[in-house]
Amino acid sequence: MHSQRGTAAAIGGGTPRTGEAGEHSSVLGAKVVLFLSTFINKVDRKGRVSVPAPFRAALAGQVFNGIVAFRSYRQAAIEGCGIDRMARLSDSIDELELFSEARDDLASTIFADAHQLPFDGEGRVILPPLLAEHAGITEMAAFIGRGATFQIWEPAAFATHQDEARARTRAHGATLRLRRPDE
Amino acid sequence: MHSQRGTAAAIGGGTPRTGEAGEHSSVLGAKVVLFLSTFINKVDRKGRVSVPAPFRAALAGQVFNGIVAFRSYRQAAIEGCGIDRMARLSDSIDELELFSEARDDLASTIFADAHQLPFDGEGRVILPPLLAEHAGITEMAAFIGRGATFQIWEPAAFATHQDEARARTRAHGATLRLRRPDE
DNA sequence: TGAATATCCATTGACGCCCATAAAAACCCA
DNA sequence: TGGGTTTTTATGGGCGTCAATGGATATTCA
Repeated sequence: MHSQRGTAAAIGGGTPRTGEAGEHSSVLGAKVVLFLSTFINKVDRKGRVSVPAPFRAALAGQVFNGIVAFRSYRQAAIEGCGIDRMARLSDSIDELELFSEARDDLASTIFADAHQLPFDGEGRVILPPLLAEHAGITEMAAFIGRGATFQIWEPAAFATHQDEARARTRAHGATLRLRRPDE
Repeated sequence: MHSQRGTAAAIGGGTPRTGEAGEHSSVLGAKVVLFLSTFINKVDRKGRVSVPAPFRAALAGQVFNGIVAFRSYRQAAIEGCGIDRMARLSDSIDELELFSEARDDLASTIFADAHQLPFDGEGRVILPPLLAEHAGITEMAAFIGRGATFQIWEPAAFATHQDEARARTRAHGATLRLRRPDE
């Protein structure tokens, strides 16, 4: 059984139609990557999981054909993104004070722990045991869109987390100033 | 039976007639999207609903040909908008402290729950069961224009809600300062 | 040579795409 | 201005395609 299909599509995927309207490109020419929605897929006995097609589409065209995954240090979840974002992260960390403790910690927490998981012919990846265990994933994996990145959770665990997050957000009223388009 | 037609038109739709009055465009060339009026359409047995033509027109030209929908936090309704708005949201959230709790909550509340619903050839979308249930939608769906966004309600539920909202507004007279065009 | 990894093939059900219809709105022309 | 014509929209339904999944086979490395 499939979770859902085509329910969501990601921006920037598909054929590289350069110059087309909407392909906001940064100075670096990076496409806008948007991970949305939740997809629950099965983990087979070999440890393989299908990455949702829309997510794959969002990642299409990046130098590395696959995803980058590392343990979330705040939650029982796996952080996921494309290789391009890792490059940006690297730049951001580069701006921290050289040899500072924070920089050091971030570097070892994120980069040392990051796994490059290549797609197989069907768009699946193999979840490294270390990551799967950290997230408590055994049977099913929930891919959670988070805008520029995504997470992978054990479905039930995420449901709980989402409820709590919803409650918190509603409580202290989501304060987020929406950026003006041209700003 | 059709609800109404052409009762309201949305700005920014149709052919890209650049420079025309009303199409305030930002630096990035984003068109102003305006959803107006109310349309009640039928949900067929496949779960498909026609998105009102004026709404489709307002969304024309965005990177993703369809709508983005997620559960409203406060009401038994579905929030809807175009993908461009979500991209802006993503940018806004990206500006929050990486790995902060607030950022985290927003991401799991908004993006995880957002569904990208692509138009079929006739301008219909499939309402995911989760969303339809949240709004109590079965037979009919009411599309409610809210300016930059729109909502989808179960028609009867919306009628009730609208009455209450009107009453509240009349009670403590809503005040709103109009933004200057150039501000 | 054995085990782990990667490539390939098969299945199935959901979803995207296509065509058909009716009615309403927009359009046109006398 | 009024009636007839064209266009658009909402809605139904059928069918082909692709994504998710399972398993078999080839390949690589220790």
